[in-house]
Order: sequence, then structure tokens, then C-alpha cells
Amino acid sequence: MTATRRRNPRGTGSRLREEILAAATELLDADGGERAVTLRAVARKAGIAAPSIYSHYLDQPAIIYDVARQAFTELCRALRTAVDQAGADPDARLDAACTAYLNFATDHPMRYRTMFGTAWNSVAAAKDSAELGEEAVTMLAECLADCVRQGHCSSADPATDAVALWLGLHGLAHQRSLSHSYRWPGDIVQRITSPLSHLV
Amino acid sequence: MTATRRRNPRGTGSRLREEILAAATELLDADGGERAVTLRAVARKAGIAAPSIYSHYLDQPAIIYDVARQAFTELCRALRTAVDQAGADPDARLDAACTAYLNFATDHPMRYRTMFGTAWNSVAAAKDSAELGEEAVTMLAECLADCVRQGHCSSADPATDAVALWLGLHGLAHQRSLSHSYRWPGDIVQRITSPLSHLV
DNA sequence: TGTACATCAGTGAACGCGCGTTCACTGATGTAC
DNA sequence: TGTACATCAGTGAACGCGCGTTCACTGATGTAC
Repeated sequence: MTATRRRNPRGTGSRLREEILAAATELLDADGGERAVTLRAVARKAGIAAPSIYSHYLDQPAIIYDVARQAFTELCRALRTAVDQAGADPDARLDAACTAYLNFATDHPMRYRTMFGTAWNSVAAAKDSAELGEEAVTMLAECLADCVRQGHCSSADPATDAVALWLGLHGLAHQRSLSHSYRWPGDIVQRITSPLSHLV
Repeated sequence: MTATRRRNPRGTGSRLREEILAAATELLDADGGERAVTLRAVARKAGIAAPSIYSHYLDQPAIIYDVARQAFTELCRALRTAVDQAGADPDARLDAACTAYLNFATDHPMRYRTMFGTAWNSVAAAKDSAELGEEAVTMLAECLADCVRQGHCSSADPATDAVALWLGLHGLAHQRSLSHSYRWPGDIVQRITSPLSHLV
């Protein structure tokens, strides 16, 4: 990422796209949030000239959009991994999904805020955060449905209750990513997930 | 708000502060969000020269902070009014508070996002959003406690459960303010408030 | 009552800065003949 | 095998812009004597 960068070999021009994306993500996580992710700052971080970015991104908001898209993909991967590792018990799988969701936000607060921010407003044909997050909600719905099948959950409509559960998790995750001084109740996670999960 | 602005009489210099605040709020609501609330844009909107702002605000983030602070005050007033008008029944009062909260976010989506945004990061000694919102949470807690007293609510700890209820409301309010295309379940409000309220 | 002065509510011009974007280019590498 | 050419992966300089902020100021209005 310094002046010693060597130009990518032929046919691998798309490598630079990944380097740009990584640089943008690094800037977002490290500094003053979305405001720090300017086109020129990204270029500096990646060790390239600013115009080089235009081969890979249409404009500056497109970079942030890509950061957010990738973050949603990572969130889904984290959920999937957590659920898979939780074994067969549906309650444990649901709990693992909720925990993984909240952990992702705690581990990457800047990215989480950006995922649910408005920085890519001007990107034509961009999906909004609810669409990008739909896969995560679907996974929660599957966990809930499994609990229902085992008789551990009283939900009559797991797909809809999963949306409510997600919004509860999101409220906590988002607010926690913003507020450093507020003293949360120690059991706030259970206070949210337990009622919204309808476990019996 | 045009070139015909007349200078305020002596001793009423603080009137301009209100005009600046109103102009900033108007810009925020109308346009591309926080990014539109630049010091110069606010001055243009208020019909004054840019340096005039410095008599009333330390810098540009201080303006946005004031917008957010005022929005929190308005939110509390809206909650208080709704609860007062709901009569004596504690269930109705709780419902009125939740509805008023969500309506505020729906009516002022830009302001709501800014309240829970990071635009005033650099304002020294600024309270964060959880602190600014604490009064609203307290009101929810009072409503819940009333329900418990009447035997309508099974919460063993209304103060803590109010935080959970607030986060559920916040998750919905925030996500709704962002997402225009997503098709929310018709009863999503009840799906969130009902379990988190612990009504029996 | 008159007048000098202090205060107040602003203004106008200018600064340096970083930004997004454009343009014409360069030089290495592969390819056709 | 040699060589002309096309392509690719970038670069460097420059543009115009709006921004936040500073500085010295102006002119109306109240106040002390």
C-alpha cells in the first residue's frame, strides 16, 4: 500500500477493485466514518492515483455502496457459520444466530452504521438496506420455523415474527454502535430476544 | 428568508439563533440529509451572511447537534401530549406512547436519522443519542409501570423492559425511515410492541 | 436637551483546502503476421 | 524468429467548486454625562 506498489499483470485488472474495496473498508473502520471514505483518501490508502479508481467504480458513492454490500455478505456468512456450528438443537441455533448478529455489529460498528446509513443514496439502482439484509432475516425465519416444528416456539407466523425479531436486534445493534457512554442493562439482549422469539 | 431580512432590534440577538436553527432543520428535512446542512447553506437559507452564524454557534457540527437536541425535545413533547390525551387507561397510554414515537419518525424521517446519526461527532461535550433519548425511555417505563400496577402487564422490571421496548421501536422507526421499497408486514408494529410490552 | 461614546447585530472579501472529475498521456505486455 | 501493433493498467496535471473559517469593517441604536 505504499509507493512500491507494482502494477497488476495483464488480465488481472480486477485485482485492483479488491484493493480499492479493502482500502475503503479500512478507512471506514479506522477513522471518522463515512466522511473519511473520500475517493482521494481511498486512492491514497490503496497507493494508487485517484483517477485509477474510475476503471472500477463509476463514482465515489459506488465505492461505499460496495463496502456496504460486502458487509452484508459477511454478516450472512457469519450468521450461517454460527448456525451451522450450533448443532441440531433449534433453540441453540436461533440463539447462535442472534448472538452472531449482535457480535458482527459490535466487532464492526462503523461498517454496521454504514450498512444502515444513507451514504450511497445517489447510487442508481442500489438496493436499500432492507433488501440487502433480507437474507439475514430469512435465516432468522428458518431458525424460528425449526423451533416451531420442535414445539419450542409458539409463533403462528415465523416469517413475520422473524422480521420483528430482526428489528429488535437491529435496534440494539445500531444503538450500541452509536452510544459509548450509555449503561445498558446487563441482560438487555435476553430482554429483547426472549419475548420476540416466542419460545415456550 | 430573503434579501429583505431586517436586522433584529437590540437585545434580541438570540432571535437569529432560532432562525438559524429553523433554517438548518428545514434544509435537513428537505434535501439530501445531513450533507445538505452546511454552514453556508444554512446561512443562505436564513438570509444572512455566513460569518453571522459564528455569533451563535461555535462551528458547523454545533448546528446539527442543536437540530438533534431540539428534535429530541419535540419527540418528548409529542410523547407527553399523546399520553396525556390517551386518558386514564394504562394500556391505552402505553399504546399512545408507542404510536406517537413511531409517528414522529414517520413524519420526520430525516430528523429521526440525524437524531441517531453521527454528524455531531466532533461537538465537544455533546451528549450521545442514548442520553438525549433517555427521557423518552423514562416515559415508556412509566407507562409500563402503570400497566403493572393495574395488573395488565407481567413485567417484573418495567424500567429495563422499557429499554427493550424502546429498542424495538427504534429498530422499526429507524429502518422504516431508511427503506422505502421494503414491504413491511401489515401488523409489524403489533408484532414488536406486543411481545415487548408483556401485556397479559 | 445635546452629544460623544460604547455596544450590538450583523456584513463583505478573502484565505487555503480537499474534493470529484476530466483529459491526454505512458510504458509494459501480449499478439498477429 | 522478428517486429509492428493493439491492448491493458495505470499516471500526472489540471479544472472548478463549495466548504469552513478569519479578518477588518459598518452602521444603527442605546446610554452616560
